[in-house]
Amino acid sequence: MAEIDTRLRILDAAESLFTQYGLDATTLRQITGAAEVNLAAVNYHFGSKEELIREVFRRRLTWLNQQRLRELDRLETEAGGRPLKPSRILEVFFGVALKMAADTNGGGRSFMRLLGRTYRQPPEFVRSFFAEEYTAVIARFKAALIRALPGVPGEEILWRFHFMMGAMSYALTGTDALHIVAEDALDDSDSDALYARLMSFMLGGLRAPLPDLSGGRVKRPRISKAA
Amino acid sequence: MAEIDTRLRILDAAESLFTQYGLDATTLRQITGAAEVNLAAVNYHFGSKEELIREVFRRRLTWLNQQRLRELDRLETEAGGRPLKPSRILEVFFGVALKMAADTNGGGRSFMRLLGRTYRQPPEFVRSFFAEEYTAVIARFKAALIRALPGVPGEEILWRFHFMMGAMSYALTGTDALHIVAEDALDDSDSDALYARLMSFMLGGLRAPLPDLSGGRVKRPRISKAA
DNA sequence: GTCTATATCATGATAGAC
DNA sequence: GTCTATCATGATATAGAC
Repeated sequence: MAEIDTRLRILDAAESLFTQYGLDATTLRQITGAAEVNLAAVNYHFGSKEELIREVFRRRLTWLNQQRLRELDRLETEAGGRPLKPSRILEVFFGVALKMAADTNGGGRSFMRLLGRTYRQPPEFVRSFFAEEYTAVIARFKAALIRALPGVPGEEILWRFHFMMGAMSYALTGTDALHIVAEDALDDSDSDALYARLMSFMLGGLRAPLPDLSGGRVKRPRISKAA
Repeated sequence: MAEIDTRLRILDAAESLFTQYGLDATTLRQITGAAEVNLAAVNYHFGSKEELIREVFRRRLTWLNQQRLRELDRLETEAGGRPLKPSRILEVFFGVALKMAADTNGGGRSFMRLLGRTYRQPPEFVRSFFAEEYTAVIARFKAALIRALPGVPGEEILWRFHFMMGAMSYALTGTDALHIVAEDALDDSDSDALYARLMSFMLGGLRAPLPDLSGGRVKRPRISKAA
């Protein structure tokens, strides 16, 4: 039954199970069981569970971020030296992710759920790996946004980028949270509509008036002390 | 050493450890060790680890949502029958959370981190409990927002609420993700500034032009097939 | 490369003395 | 209510035959 694609079978099964049950809760027995592969094969091919996990992320994340850079390159080349529109920049960064998430067959949807879940709180042994994968990309998109929005300080752009990541994360992979908010009132299966909704929300946030950061009193609701 | 506050010591230690290591990864031995309490005390006072977890959430979450409803009641009473401003509504819902998150001493900060982390993907045995805690609150705030934004359909409001939860989640408890985006360029310790930034971003998103959901082609980047 | 069998360890839970 | 001691379970990892 097993050939050299054992390695691939393990990666696919692991990706799917990690998405369903989480990194910790998924056992090597589950993985090898689903992959119809022997338990010992994981340690033979990957050395350890941790290295398997890193490899699950590596094979897709590297590709994802390469696409982002490639698309941004193309846009900037087309534009000559002129700044891009903010909407185009967001469309590249988040559109690539949404597109992967819309791929129900190839496992892209599953992977994006896993990524969204892990990106936020990577276990120690993936954190540095994530940082390597992302820093170049973030830097490029930050620079493009700064040029696109001359009125907005770089610091503010990074914050808004962070908030947008949160919004995207909930949009793409927050199905459980969505059901708490919306019971069954919302349908997250139409990825085109979701993309449109998310884009207009993000653009609105990205171009919002700058916050008043004057040291003075910030408007906040007064909360009574009652227990 | 031990009295009847054993129960409290366990809850506090559990909250803190769950925040640091996650629900699964935290063991009862860690908890009872930190609480300086006997291992068997957890099962005596709570019956099981799962029940302990629910209790950790219950004691703070109930209070949090009660505050939200109370503040909203107050605003609506003050306004007579007139619709509230969207900004005031957001200030209540998110302001209460931010305020709790800013409480470094009483453990509020730790709890909000835990909540943000768990809300998104609750284990089965907390999901229904979360739903109970949230449905009434969401319904009230949704209604208020619908009245405040007559041009925006209820469905769109729920989506934007969902996106806002994502943004807040990253703002309040996404420190790890923030460092991936920003290396060390951003400081998330100034909670007043963070609140102001988050509010203007959210308001911009909430009031953004409605997305074009016409069945036609939605603008999306073309991704090349290259592997 | 693949398999069986097993070593080693840590977990949640509990029985029963105090 | 609190403690010690222990059980049953399931985990990762690996040794060694094929």
